[in-house]
Amino acid sequence: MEYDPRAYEPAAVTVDIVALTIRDGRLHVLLVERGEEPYLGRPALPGGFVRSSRDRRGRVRGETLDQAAARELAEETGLRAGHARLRRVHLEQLGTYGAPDRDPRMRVFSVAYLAFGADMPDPVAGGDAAAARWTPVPEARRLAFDHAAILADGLERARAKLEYTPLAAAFCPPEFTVAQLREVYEAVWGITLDPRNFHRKVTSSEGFVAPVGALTGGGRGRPAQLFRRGPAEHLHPPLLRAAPR
Amino acid sequence: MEYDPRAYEPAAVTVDIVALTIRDGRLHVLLVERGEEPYLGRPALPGGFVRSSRDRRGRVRGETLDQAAARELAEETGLRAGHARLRRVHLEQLGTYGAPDRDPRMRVFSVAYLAFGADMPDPVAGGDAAAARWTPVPEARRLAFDHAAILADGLERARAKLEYTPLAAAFCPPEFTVAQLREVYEAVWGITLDPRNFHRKVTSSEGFVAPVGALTGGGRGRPAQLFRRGPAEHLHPPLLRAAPR
DNA sequence: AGAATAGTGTCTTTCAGACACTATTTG
DNA sequence: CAAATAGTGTCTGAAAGACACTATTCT
Repeated sequence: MEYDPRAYEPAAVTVDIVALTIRDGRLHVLLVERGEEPYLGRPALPGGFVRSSRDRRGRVRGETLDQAAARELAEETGLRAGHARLRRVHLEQLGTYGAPDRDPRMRVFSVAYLAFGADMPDPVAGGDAAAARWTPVPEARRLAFDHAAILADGLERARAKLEYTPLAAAFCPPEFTVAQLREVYEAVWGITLDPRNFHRKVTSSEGFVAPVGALTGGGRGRPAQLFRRGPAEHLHPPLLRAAPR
Repeated sequence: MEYDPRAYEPAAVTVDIVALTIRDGRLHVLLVERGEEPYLGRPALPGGFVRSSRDRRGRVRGETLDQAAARELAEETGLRAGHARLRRVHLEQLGTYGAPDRDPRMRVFSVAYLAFGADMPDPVAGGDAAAARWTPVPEARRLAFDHAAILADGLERARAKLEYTPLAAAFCPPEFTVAQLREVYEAVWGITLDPRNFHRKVTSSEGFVAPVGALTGGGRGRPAQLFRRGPAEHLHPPLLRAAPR
């Protein structure tokens, strides 16, 4: 803090969102199509500038990073801020990307956020969200800027988070079955799990899920119990993937 | 990216470092004393602005965030960039803090980094490092800005990292004994571990440590084997703390 | 009935934690 | 010798993975 900040090249700070959801048993990421140079027409992560200003007395005003990320996510999905489905979305900071040449126009630092949601609607046309759509992760290629690296980091974080946290439930509606929860793990990890062992692990893991006391109906087999997310913040013991390599 | 960035209040981007090391079996953090307002005289995490500029052709030049963090760490510890001990330091991005009122002077986004090192020297007087010193973590109180929250997040990250990665070795010299490694866990987690079970876990965990083939001498008991850090990036299975709560 | 899905029980292996015991040094 | 530290062996309980088996629905 020994330097005069005004002596430096001005920098812009943006938030970019890696929003993940599960559709048809496959992991999807929200992408927008760029409407201007650079990378015109290329898919990109949704995002935008963090807003700040000064009031009449010269005091700094503005939104927090978390607020900026929530606002961008709401704008791009077309859900109003405060919408029930948006409030159920898990949003966490992923990391900051600031290579000096990542944007040819100016020095831009992008604070990336990771979002998990269930039942995310198709983005509404108009405004920023003109060309936003949910894309199966393997089809997310040729992304603008360094967004491929950000997406890869987000996927790795998501995979790891499922191991030690009950966040898989953030991909599910408020009430869900063990099978739905298992589909989340299978979609994010890209593997299949034994339904019987998975059931035992989830239901015996303290605070992971809480039974609602109702059953599904209308399905093809035996009706399943419905659960809500439990109070646990971490899973003990974790639900580990097999050792890699 | 639909806004003109120049229409926004200019923002400064800094890096702040949570540098941890172990001295006398206790976890220490590197703190500097602030030489100016705000928070004059209060302890703070070392840090500074990320440098960027434009060359004569108008292209953006500057350092990456990782480079800025490494530079700040080198300046504050007094180790020259490229020094062997500095090259052995583990440095990773922790998170970005950007509340609009975190610095009364202007909008400042701080990208925090977490550093683990062994045998870190006492900071050299002069220049930025005038009042820097290694402080036992429990004595790091009344920090400037939001640095107490950053430090808390760094400590929590460090504790978690020891569980699933071999990074405890980053707190040790190049060659170390199992007992030294155990002291790292005990200092960071603040608990005591059974030396015999710890020895078995560490030496049977694939790729965690590799025996050097030499023994220590001069100690009080039976000489111990020396190890180097192994090639593993993750521990499988992890070395878990007991369940919290 | 047969297919489909939900859920339980059991066996084996692996690993964590407790701790007895052996090994090798210094004083 | 005792004290100190390093390292091995063994037991027990918890949990993972494999998988037989039961339960309940729809067609």
